[in-house]
Amino acid sequence: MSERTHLRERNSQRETETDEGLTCPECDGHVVTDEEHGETVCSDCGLVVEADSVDRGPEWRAFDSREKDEKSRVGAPTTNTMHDKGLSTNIDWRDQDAYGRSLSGRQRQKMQRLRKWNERFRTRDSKERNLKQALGEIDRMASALGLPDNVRETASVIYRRALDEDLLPGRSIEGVSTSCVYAAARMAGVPRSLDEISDVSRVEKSEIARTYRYVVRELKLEVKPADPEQYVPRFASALELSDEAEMRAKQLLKNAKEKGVHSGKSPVGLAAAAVYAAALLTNEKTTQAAVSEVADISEVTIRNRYHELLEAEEGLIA
DNA sequence: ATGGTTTTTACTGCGTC
DNA sequence: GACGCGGTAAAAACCAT
Repeated sequence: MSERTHLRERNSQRETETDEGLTCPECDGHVVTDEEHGETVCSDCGLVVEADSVDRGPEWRAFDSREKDEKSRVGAPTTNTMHDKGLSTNIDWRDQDAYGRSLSGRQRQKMQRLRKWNERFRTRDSKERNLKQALGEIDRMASALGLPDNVRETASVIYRRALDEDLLPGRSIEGVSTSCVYAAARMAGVPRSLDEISDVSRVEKSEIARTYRYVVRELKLEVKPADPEQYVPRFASALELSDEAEMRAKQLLKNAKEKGVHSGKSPVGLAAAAVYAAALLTNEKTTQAAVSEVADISEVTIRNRYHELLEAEEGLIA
């Protein structure tokens, strides 16, 4: 609950772009665009004037209106969520034919076999359906986070394994698929922070964390603690810093690692601090506020970390 | 549950443009 | 005066026990 408001507040910091000329139909207040969510929102009364101008899901296109009508979405993920539509076969348990006469022994045996197989197919179907929905979610989140295809692959594989090992009961599809994305991103060396993940997921951060731990443990996934360096390129490019600064930031982190300055500190914070420090060292224009924005880390933390980083560096020179 | 550690929030003061 | 930066205290979140 408090988490939610906290996120809201943080997001509202981004709502700075005023749309010229537009006024709110409700209260005539300023209308403002929230880039992050593609929403156009009134700054006074909070009315969402235009929601989701950007579709973060996979991009399906309808090339003409007929096509739009019959399949506004195409391809495996969504079509298959409609897989069975409740039309699966049911076989009555009574050993009777349609007229209520009882069956011969031979017939009865046949019906037993049919029931068994029908049941098997049906449970398989429900797993399939589950899987399809999850894969759709994984895809959606992955594209919202700008994750490459191989990450989606890994996430799907992890999910499949989770499903096979019956890890799902008691957990939401959403939660587990989110965790898979989180894990996959980390394993692929392009980690996203829990905050970023939970921004695109319908699930609470705490639940994602819990489910993630569970999945990792049960599946014995090898996922090392996130390396701060892996965040650097993303932050650097978001801030439009030079390659030189990026290199510098990585160096900073390397020393820090050798000096063991960083144990117990959040990797994202370290990365953000390194990026900021590097920008300073290469005389490039950035502010702590900007870094804290892209990294989703408070300015205070950046300050603390980057002092430590610079100290470690001094020690190295001396 | 608890205690220790880290991060965040909120606020203040300082220098500069 | 707004902005960027630095520091601090207290609250909150996190983690291991």
